[in-house]
Amino acid sequence: MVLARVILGLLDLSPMTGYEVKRHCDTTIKYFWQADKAQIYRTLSQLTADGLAAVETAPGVGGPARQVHHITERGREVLNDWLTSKLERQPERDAFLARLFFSGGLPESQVEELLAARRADAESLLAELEEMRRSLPDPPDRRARLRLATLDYGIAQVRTELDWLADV
Amino acid sequence: MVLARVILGLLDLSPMTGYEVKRHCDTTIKYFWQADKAQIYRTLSQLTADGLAAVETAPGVGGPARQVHHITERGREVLNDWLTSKLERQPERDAFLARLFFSGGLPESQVEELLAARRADAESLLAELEEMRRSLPDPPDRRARLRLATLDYGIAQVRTELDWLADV
DNA sequence: GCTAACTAGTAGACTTGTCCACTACTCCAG
DNA sequence: CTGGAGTAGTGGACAAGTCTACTAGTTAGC
Repeated sequence: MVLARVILGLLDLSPMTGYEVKRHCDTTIKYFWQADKAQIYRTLSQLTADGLAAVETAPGVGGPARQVHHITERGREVLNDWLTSKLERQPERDAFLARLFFSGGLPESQVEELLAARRADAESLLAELEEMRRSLPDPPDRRARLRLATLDYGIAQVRTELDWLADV
Repeated sequence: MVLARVILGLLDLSPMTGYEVKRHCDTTIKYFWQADKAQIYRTLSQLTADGLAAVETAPGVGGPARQVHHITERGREVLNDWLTSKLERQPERDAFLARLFFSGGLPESQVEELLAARRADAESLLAELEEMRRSLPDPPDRRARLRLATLDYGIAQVRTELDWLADV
């Protein structure tokens, strides 16, 4: 599954605990990958069992002991395989579009409410993404450039959404 | 879950069999909702068990008997509740962005391959959506207008993606 | 001294979705 | 007259993800 690869990707950037993986899913990579805590820990032990990651228990600094996960050589191979393998578009699933599509029976005002709510959402998301963008280092290295690019993708999509909302 | 509402939405447009629901998921609503056949049939019987849909067995015209599902009054209520309830953005999960994000260790050429593959994908998707758009009735009624709008959303997003790809 | 917040991780039930194989009927082409 | 494509539906195993609740340590505020 993809979550396993995403976690490998994170571990490749730097060794970390499940807790830190979760934090990344809630912050840095939130705009393209979110995951449940329980699922993260389970995937992490799966990776360890498969020899793609290795654990080391470190004493906690101001807190409980930490199980730091490192990526292994095998893990790096698997990650690379994934990154270079053929990618097919995943099945689209957009609950907002679904609602809009089926809103034909609703009074005009309620459709507008739906759109207004979506606009508010999109605006706050845009603000968040732009804030994130500002916080990125200015003379970007290779990795940061890719990170910037994915972020720009998100920003562009939300902007398009706002334009579209204005049109409808 | 959302699939149940989507199916209710389809049944609200016209009564249909599980097979036809599946066909919609593969054609008309494919660009915002895809679903597995087995899941559709299971959801359909769940809807029936909950009294949101009712089944009527009709003789098959050139084929096996058809179990036509209708939406019930209760079903219509539930659908309306869903359409007007507060909507929160669902967790984003984009495997392509994930790959790109973690491609920092790859040689330049492979990143470009990834982008090229994505471009090809986006182009064929755009062609498909535009084809779909052309096939829509020209003097649109209310429902068709909404359908057009959701489709335009998809088209706009893919166009943005292509622009972004050209930029990167 | 108590409590809340943050860090760190575990356990189990449950839901949703996917995959695969199967039955069964009709029509059409070769 | 046989096989494939399209229609219509079922069953079971399994994978992936969610939700809730729990333990346990540290730090900081009241």
